[in-house]
Amino acid sequence: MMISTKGDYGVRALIDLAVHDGEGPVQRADIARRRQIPESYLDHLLAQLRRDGFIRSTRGPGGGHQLAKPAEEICLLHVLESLEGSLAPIGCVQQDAAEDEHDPLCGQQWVWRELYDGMRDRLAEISVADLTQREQERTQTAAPSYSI
Amino acid sequence: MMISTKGDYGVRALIDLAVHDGEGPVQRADIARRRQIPESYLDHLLAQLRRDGFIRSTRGPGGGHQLAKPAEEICLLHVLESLEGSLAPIGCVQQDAAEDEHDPLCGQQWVWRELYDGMRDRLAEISVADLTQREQERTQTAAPSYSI
DNA sequence: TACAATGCTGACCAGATTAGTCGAGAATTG
DNA sequence: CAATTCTCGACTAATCTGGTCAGCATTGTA
Repeated sequence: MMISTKGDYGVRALIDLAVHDGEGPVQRADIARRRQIPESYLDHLLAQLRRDGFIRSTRGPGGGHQLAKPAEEICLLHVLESLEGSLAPIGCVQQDAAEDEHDPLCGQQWVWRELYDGMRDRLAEISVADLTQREQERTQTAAPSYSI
Repeated sequence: MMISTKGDYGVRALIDLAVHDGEGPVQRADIARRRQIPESYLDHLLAQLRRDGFIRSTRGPGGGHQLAKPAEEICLLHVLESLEGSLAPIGCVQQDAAEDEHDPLCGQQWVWRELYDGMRDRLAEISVADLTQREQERTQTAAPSYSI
């Protein structure tokens, strides 16, 4: 399992912020309720997302969280790397691997690297805006159409 | 990290068996030494590979382990799934997921599934024979050429 | 038949990671 | 000042990883 609840919850939270973009700060409690995320756990994820510049937060009454840049410019790759750390399928292909992990004896590196690059490429192509759009399409088709 | 030492070691062991295929049973201790795997840990991995039909083992003096089928027919996908369990990037896309994990609320399933399918397809294309061949090419070019 | 070589199995263990919870505190609004 | 909201660090229980170890089973050979 490469993507833990951290990544999953974090992505959900960003989609929530994207959906309510332009409506002012969104509160932690609302995100948590709508996206089914434990509130106090969400705290930590939002903190990480803030540190990495995906969101801005304001305190006090009426405070909350907002996207720090357009949803189109936030790609899944960066979000997941922020929350999960490296997505490398195995230690020996991490950019920041220690010398001893980056061992030349690992003759299978080419496979793992190929796999890794494929994943990264795909994840880099998908933005939070894409996810949001997809979700809205889904809920629209799920809801009954008003025009018979 | 999706592939732990289990998968890595297991793949290495199978390559070792492929290299020495046709030379009779290969002993645990030899595999462990050549591939830098703790001997008693290798035990468990070999047991799993045996259970899933990748290797045959014989006891007693002169015993050891052999591939149970041609290296061309052993693909990385099956080996890794044997040793690591599901390679699903996230719980909600596992075949054998419990109903509550397979939740329809996980609106991002399409992304994870796309990622998962891409990985599986690629891993299914690569056989232990491919890895073995690649390794032998590598060691040949690494060794100095005798003809100047 | 005895014994040495080899594999087989299950119990056990330390350390890291995951998925949280909790409480004290800081900023902001009214 | 009081209420609201975010911020941060400490703590925890459960699970996974990466092993180790002891003892048993099987088999070839003298």
